[in-house]
Amino acid sequence: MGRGKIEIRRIENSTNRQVTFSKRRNGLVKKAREISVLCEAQVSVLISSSSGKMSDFCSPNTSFSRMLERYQQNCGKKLWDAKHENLSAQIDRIKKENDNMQIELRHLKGEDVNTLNPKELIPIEEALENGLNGVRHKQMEFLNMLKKKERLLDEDNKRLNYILHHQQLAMEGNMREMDIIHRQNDREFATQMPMVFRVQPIQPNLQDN
Amino acid sequence: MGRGKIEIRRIENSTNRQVTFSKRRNGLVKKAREISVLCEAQVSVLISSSSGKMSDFCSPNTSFSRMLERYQQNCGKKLWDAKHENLSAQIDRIKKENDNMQIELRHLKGEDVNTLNPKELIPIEEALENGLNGVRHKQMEFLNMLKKKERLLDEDNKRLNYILHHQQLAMEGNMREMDIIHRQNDREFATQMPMVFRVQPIQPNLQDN
DNA sequence: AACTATTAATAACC
DNA sequence: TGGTTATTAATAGTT
Repeated sequence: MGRGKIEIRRIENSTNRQVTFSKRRNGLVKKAREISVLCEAQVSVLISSSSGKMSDFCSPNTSFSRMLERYQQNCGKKLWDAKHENLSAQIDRIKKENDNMQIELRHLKGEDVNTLNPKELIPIEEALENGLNGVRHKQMEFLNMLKKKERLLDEDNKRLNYILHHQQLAMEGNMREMDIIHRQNDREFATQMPMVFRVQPIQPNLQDN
Repeated sequence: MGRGKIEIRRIENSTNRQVTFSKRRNGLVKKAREISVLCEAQVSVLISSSSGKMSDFCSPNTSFSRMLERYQQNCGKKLWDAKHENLSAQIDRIKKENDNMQIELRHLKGEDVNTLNPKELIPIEEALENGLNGVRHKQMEFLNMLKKKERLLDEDNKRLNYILHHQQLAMEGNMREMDIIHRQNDREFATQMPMVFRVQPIQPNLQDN
């Protein structure tokens, strides 16, 4: 149908091919629309040119998704199921993993232990003992850390007390002299005095952790 | 194109509609094939009649899946993504569950315990103690069962020995008499004799478990 | 399912 | 791309 008959084979002339593509694409979509209206059919068409541009048609009363679903149900073929099944398989795998862990957890918690035989109990017991050892070891570490901290603080405390005591003694001596010599500088002296007592702890980097 | 012009609207006559559907369906597929060959286009067509029967066409050098993928990429539309996303969400949920269990398991096994603070260690310790109690309780049950079984077997053993002993005594008595009276029935007697020793255990239902 | 008069699609051209 | 037209292809109505 045209000025001449053509063979149905690749059109070599690129321009011609593109023109024909454009026209026939429109024709195809038109036909699709017509059959869907005339015959109450549901039609979906996807057309991709060799350059990658896409056109599509879908009957108004349906959608690509529904067409696909129908197609798969009717023809039993798999389309997007490749990815779909991949995901499903992944879910199954993870669920299985999940179940195994859940069983292990329950066993470790002493639940469902009646389903086990003596041989199966042994590794569980060992795991629990190991776990308990680990946890108690950690707790011991904490305890030791606290004790060490306490000891250091205690030492610091004694040191500070010692310094404080000596400073107070010195101060009392000074006070007596100063009181006699510079009784008129009372106020000034009082504001400078606190600096003398500034003492730093011996363990400045000791932190709560 | 036909004996008369027709409007593009639903064909009321059911038979006519079906015939037209059949003809135009073939036409549509033919056109699809033609454009795919002539223009190196990739085409997919799905046609579903009002009665639900499906036909399809897909260019030979591609597949529905690939066409769909292309379509989604090009047009940014979502098709089967509804289900896809649903599955993905499910995977995420299960993975999270999985991770939590894994962490719990590792903690119970005394691993990764350094990341915990003392307050977090306490419930874990308790769980481990409970678990160990449960497991050891079960082991104790097994042990008791074994002991009980042993005791019963022992009793049974004594009983059997007792019976055996008395039978042997009786037999020896008989033998002496029989030996004298029926010396010629030697062989026959010997074959019947084992029946006398058939004794049943007192605990027939005792099973290994 | 086959036929065919008629319309619709389109190849070549602009 | 879009329009024109000669020609082929599709198909509506019929058998």
